[in-house]
Amino acid sequence: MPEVQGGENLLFLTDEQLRQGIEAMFFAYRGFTADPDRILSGMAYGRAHHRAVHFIARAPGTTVNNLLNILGVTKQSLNRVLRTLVEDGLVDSRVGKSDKRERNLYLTDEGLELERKLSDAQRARMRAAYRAAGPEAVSGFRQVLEAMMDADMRRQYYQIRDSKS
Amino acid sequence: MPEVQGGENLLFLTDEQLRQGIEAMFFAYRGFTADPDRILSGMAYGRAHHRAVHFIARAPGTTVNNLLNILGVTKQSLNRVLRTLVEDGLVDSRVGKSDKRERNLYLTDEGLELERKLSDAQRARMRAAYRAAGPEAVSGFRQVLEAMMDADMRRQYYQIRDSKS
DNA sequence: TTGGAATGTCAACAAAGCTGACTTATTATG
DNA sequence: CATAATAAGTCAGCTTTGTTGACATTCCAA
Repeated sequence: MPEVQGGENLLFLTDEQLRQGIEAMFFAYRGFTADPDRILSGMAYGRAHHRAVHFIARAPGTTVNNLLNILGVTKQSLNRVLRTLVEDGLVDSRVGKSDKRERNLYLTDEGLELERKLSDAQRARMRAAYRAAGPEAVSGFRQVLEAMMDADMRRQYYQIRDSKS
Repeated sequence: MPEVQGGENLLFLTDEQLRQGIEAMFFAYRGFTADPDRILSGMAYGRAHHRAVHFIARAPGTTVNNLLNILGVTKQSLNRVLRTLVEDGLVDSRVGKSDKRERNLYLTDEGLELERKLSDAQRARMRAAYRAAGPEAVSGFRQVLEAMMDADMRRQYYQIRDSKS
């Protein structure tokens, strides 16, 4: 029954449906960042620090260039964030072993502690949302998100994802 | 079989699964905003202008206070954006009819044109993602997003959503 | 050994958020 | 009616996080 299917798709993708998806994405992202933002607002850090700490925790020993590609910001912008994190003893920047131009980034114990605090909060919200929506919904959620990424971001995402578990 | 179900849920909500969801959300949001950002970078506007224009288009005649609640920023921050939009003739700010303290906001023809350009781009990406993932996935996507919102944001979202269609 | 890549740094700037204090209308209330 | 509260706007100043552009350093590789 290809005509019924076609009809469904047309009905399904009304501008109004798409608009609701757009607004859901907007409001949900606010919730998504709310808990880490609250934690960081007390300290001298912001969302940019969270992102850096997250991806260093995710791939210990990653290079600055690697991080730049993942975060999609300029090196000057990242450098400012990294500098404060290194100065404050949350991140350890070690000269590369094979290529000494590179810097390999690691979290210190203190950095790991902050990372845990932030990701605990963020995971708790994610867990609650997943529980409320159920397994099938989560599968759909992930499918749509992946389809929404730019191609090169999707590649990065798969790479990080598949390097673990 | 409640034990199998319980086992599935435990397996399902591993930290690794949650982490992938978090990263998917991060990368997808970049894609989500990429097209409007590109369009706006040419003009003297940014993401804040996009948001204002979007919600004025969504609820023509909305008040400044209303917009403040939806966007979750300070009036000073919104005012700066609104002022430029009014000066540039994209937004019309009319004194309230019943309550003259209020200002009712409307898009001008020029404002509608920009809004259409931005939302066309954003909807095109959304449509492509929805098509790629399929109807069931979209349903799950929406469910998880709604569960991820803060309670008061969810209320706002439902209110806007249900005022249309 | 020289060119280019990776990294870092300085300076200047912009967008977009924030706080706090204040004004001006207008409405609501005691 | 007088006063309090509300909606909106404004000024000043600050923070975070992004941007360009210019330049230095280090070091790998052809």
